[in-house]
Amino acid sequence: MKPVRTRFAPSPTGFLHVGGIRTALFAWLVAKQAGGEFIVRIEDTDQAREVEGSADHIIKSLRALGLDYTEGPDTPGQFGPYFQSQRLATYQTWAQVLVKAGRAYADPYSPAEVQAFREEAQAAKKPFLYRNHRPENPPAWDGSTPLRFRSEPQDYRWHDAVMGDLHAGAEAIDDFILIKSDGFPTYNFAHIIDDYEMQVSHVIRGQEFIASMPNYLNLYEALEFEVPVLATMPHILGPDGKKKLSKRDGAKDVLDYFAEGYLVEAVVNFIASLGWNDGTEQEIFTREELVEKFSLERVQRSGARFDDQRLLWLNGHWIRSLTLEELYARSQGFWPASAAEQSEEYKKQVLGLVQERLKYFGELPELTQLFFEDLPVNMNLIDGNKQLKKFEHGQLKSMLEQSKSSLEESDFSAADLTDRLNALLETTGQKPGVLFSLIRIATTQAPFSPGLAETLNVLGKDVSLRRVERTLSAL
RNA sequence: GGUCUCGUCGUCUAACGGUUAGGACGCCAGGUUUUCAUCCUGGCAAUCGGAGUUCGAUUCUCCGCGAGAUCACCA
Repeated sequence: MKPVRTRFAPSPTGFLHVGGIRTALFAWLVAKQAGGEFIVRIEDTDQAREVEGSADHIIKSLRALGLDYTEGPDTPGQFGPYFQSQRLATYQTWAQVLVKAGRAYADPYSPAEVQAFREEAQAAKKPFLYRNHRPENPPAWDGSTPLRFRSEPQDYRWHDAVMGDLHAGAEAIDDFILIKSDGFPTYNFAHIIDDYEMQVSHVIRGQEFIASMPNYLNLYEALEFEVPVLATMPHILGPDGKKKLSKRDGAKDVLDYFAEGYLVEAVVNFIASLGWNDGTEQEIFTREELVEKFSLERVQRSGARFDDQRLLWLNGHWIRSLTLEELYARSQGFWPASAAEQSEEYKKQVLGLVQERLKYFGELPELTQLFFEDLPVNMNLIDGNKQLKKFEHGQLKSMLEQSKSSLEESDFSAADLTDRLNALLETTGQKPGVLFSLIRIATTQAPFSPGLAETLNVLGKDVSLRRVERTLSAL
């Protein structure tokens, strides 16, 4: 059996969004699962559309996702180079093979002439086929004109690992361009040559290529290449659920998700389960589980909508599953400015308290700033509180005074704080909803915060009492 | 328009031709000594329509309808 070699072959026209990533991830999973190899090839045959720096950006994204490859633009291998623009001689060689075999010919028409044929067909409400205008005696190909494939139209039936059995009639096949007049090959030609030369076993790509499959099948035959395993991924749809996700519709660069504090585990889990499941009710998958359980056959055939609520939930889940050490390591760069002077020890304590309510690291500043700076006293928190607004400020003040006296004698260990807070419920005769709200607001000045005893414990005696004092003088 | 593909809760999805059509996200309501969150419990919510095959159809067939992809010297 042929060794499994899958590839991800992006064209460097911009960043990688979730749609592109999914194709890359699935190709990577197929390779890993089979103990095969995953390679990356940059399809830069359209100089006009190329965006400076995007090949590097794509590579960076793949690395951030942990999709390692054994051969690629920055990882030389035996089948390089891995930029199509550096493989022109190879395409020329194969083009000559087709010319000699009578399966390729020079296109004698100007673009305007071809366009005229196209419009003529449209006016007659007939599909345009170049081959209906195929020249009888084309000139010898000297590279100054496009080189076209001489197709041999026929019906095809083929199998797609995702889409199942597919078929198309001969009318789907035409004489497409192999080499453009600028000397660069088209995608249609180049990818077939490269997949062959690079011994790619599985071609995993997006749905937009399915309509061209009959042409490719015809070309594989002309070249006498074995057809690799074909797998076509449905598109990921944008938020409106209609069109495929695109950069125009706000599809984000994957790297932006990492910059906002999403975990690679969550992004991988999310992308994989968008349109794929293992048939069980499992929702959370580690990378290792995906490698083990993934199968192209179980990939959904219809497009799936990108749901960022689900990504957020998944991310929260993965954050909660991290150890404090890991969490701290990943939190670098997301802390509020006021945390800069604080010790690692202190920040870890804070992190321990907010871990279960953190959905992504971008929220870290608002969730933790109360631990790093005294927030301004905000009476609205008290006056707007549904338990506290029933009381006069004077009553609240005396409650807080009593609390302060007790806290002043505390060693501020979590256990002692808990005991004292419980005792205060007795001495003040108040319900937790009243007393704890009051102390919580006084010491945090935040609309919400972690548990009271733990918060006071982390804040420490000086800070806690200082804040109580500030609130007392405002009451 | 031609060709091709798809169509289960709002969303992601499960269901050898036989289930009260299941799960998850979200939402709503309760519970866990304050808030937010976590966690737990409960609730709302779907087979695009019509024929046919069958004792029985989400599942198979056909016709509609809807959606998407593609018809480039782009990939």
